[in-house]
Amino acid sequence: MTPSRPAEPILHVDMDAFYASVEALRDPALAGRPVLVGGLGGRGVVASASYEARVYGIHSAMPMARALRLCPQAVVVSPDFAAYQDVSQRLRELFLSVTPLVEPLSLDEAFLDVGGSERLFGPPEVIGALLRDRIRGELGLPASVGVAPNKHLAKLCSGKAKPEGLLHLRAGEVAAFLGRLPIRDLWGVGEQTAARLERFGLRTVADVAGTAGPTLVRIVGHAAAAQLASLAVGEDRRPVVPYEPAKGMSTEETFDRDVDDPAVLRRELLRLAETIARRLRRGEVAARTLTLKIRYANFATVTRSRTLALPTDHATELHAESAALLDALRLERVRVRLLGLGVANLVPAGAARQLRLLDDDRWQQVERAADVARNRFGDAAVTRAALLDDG
DNA sequence: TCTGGGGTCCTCATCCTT
DNA sequence: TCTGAAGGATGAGGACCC
Repeated sequence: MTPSRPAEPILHVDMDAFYASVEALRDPALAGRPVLVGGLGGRGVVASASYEARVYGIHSAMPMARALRLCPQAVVVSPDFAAYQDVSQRLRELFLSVTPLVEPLSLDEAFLDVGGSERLFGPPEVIGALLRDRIRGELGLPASVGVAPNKHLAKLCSGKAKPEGLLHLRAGEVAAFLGRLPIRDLWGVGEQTAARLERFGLRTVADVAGTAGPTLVRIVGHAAAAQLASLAVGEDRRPVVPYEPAKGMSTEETFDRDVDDPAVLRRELLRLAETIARRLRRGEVAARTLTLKIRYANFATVTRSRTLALPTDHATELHAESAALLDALRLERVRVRLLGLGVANLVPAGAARQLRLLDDDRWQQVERAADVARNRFGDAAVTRAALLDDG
């Protein structure tokens, strides 16, 4: 006999003001105060704001300078991603103690399918409350939980439950719950899409649900229309997928001041290539496609990409290829605000090495030796001469 | 107001092959 | 040999998410 599945087996667990909460845990003097985690430089933005800071209208992605004008007494803390990663790992272990079906969405939130955990831990809403209490008890942090028939609804519920609440949406309550929500609550509807929908008089989820398919396609295109139509009536067939290999990786840097010196740009590109190459090797993958990203002083952004004949995880090669893309732009002292480098089309490193058997490059050996030294003595142990400060 | 960093996915155009 | 259609790969840009 097949055991029956509960009608609302999906949990979405979302930490409240995650980075700010972790910082308050590390420094109890911050507890109860407006805390902003984010870049301290002139161009930084807020990555996380405590609830005490949100009272002033501050939200994440807001320029730090503006946030401080709204709340001058706020404490600004520089983000420490290693610490957040550490907490995230412990959070994950906690999730895995109730179900193997855990799909992390980011450091601070995850979907859990607890459809098979009922006999051990009780119904989903009981498991949700148990997790929230254990996160508070064992990690000292606040979390909110959504319990619903599918992922999209569970995520909406955790959002409505904040801070530190739990919302259980029963299958029979979906239509009434969704109908009143603004379109911005639908997954995939950001500022642009919302504006487009509003031009056609669509303001609520119920409006979208009542719109004919062909009309939606005309407004937002095929893929988005199909997704919107399903989500608006509470349908979401996506399963909880425990592990998905990364499809790409990237790193970018916004300069404190715009840069117009080609030599500086090339040197920064080498630094980015080093970072990406090390992450590729750590992940035991190699990349075939690389993308150079430039943001000019006026915020206009261009990308240029190139697909290589053979996948690589070598900084020297990534740098040479991306520098060629940079040269092809003929910037001629144009002021650059941001430089980025990304890779995609990832393949397992073993397969990449087989493809490159005849390609015995000494730099490969040098970079691997550098990895060994960095792993043993720290990141600062090995640096290219070209990246050392001149002064 | 003045916009970070790391990702994913979609659309559209172009080129190449069949 | 030429032509056109179809489809895949690639490149660029944009929207969205946390």
